[in-house]
Amino acid sequence: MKKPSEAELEILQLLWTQGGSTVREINQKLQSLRVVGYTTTLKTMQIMYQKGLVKRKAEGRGHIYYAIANEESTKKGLLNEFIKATFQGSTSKLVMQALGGSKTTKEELEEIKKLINKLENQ
Amino acid sequence: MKKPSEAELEILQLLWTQGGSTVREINQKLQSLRVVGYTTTLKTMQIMYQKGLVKRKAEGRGHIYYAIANEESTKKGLLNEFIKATFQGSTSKLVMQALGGSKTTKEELEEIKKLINKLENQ
DNA sequence: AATTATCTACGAATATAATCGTAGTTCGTG
DNA sequence: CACGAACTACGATTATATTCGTAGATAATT
Repeated sequence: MKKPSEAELEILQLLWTQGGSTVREINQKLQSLRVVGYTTTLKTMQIMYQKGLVKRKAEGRGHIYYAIANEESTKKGLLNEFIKATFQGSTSKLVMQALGGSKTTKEELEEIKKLINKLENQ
Repeated sequence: MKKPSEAELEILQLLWTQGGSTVREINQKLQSLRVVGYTTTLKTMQIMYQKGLVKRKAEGRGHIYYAIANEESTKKGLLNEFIKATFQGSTSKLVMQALGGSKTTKEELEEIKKLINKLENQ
């Protein structure tokens, strides 16, 4: 599975949370964040179709698009690449950097600690 | 400060750990990982110079190059961008994903837990 | 002094991403 | 049926990244 570009990832995020969507629906969601033409979004989604990042189903005049890869495995892949390129492959370096100097809430920290305890008792 | 590309980041990592280096030294380190021509490395470092990512000092025939931005702040910037694009800005989502399904050692987990405790008692 | 090695500078080629205009098709409405 | 709206397909443009060849200058070697 090919790695999505930034614009493609943005669209994938919408498809993951919204489910199957038309180009118009995706374009409207993007429009609420920034200026982007309809044909730009269309073209990007067509390229994603070529790459095998999305599938689509004919529906009336147009198509409904669906993400193919699931959210978790895609993000895991992106994260691993990022860790390799930026933190020499060290997950703990990444985590230390992410937690230090960030505005993580107490609740989130608790949740992470729970996860660590679970991992340690395995 | 402009964001470094992947190839540029690879060179920055070498400059951070090795300190001031010539193009030839950097190219040799890169050569040990993959095939890359001398002029490719030179051109990349010249572009980094134009972008203000590195400074250089004339030395004999050539130059010695130095990273300008420090390692921590550069990585912090890259990490924040990544979290924004991939985890909707949620640091804890990133950390949960990084820790779950990774081969982090017990020692690393302990270290992270210590950091969390420190953050919570602030 | 001539040759070889080591640098820099410059430009060109290639690839990928991102953006959008135009043309053509299909469908619903007056 | 004719018109306009909503789609798709296609191609062009622009920007950035990556790679490397060539030319020219300078230093070291024979």
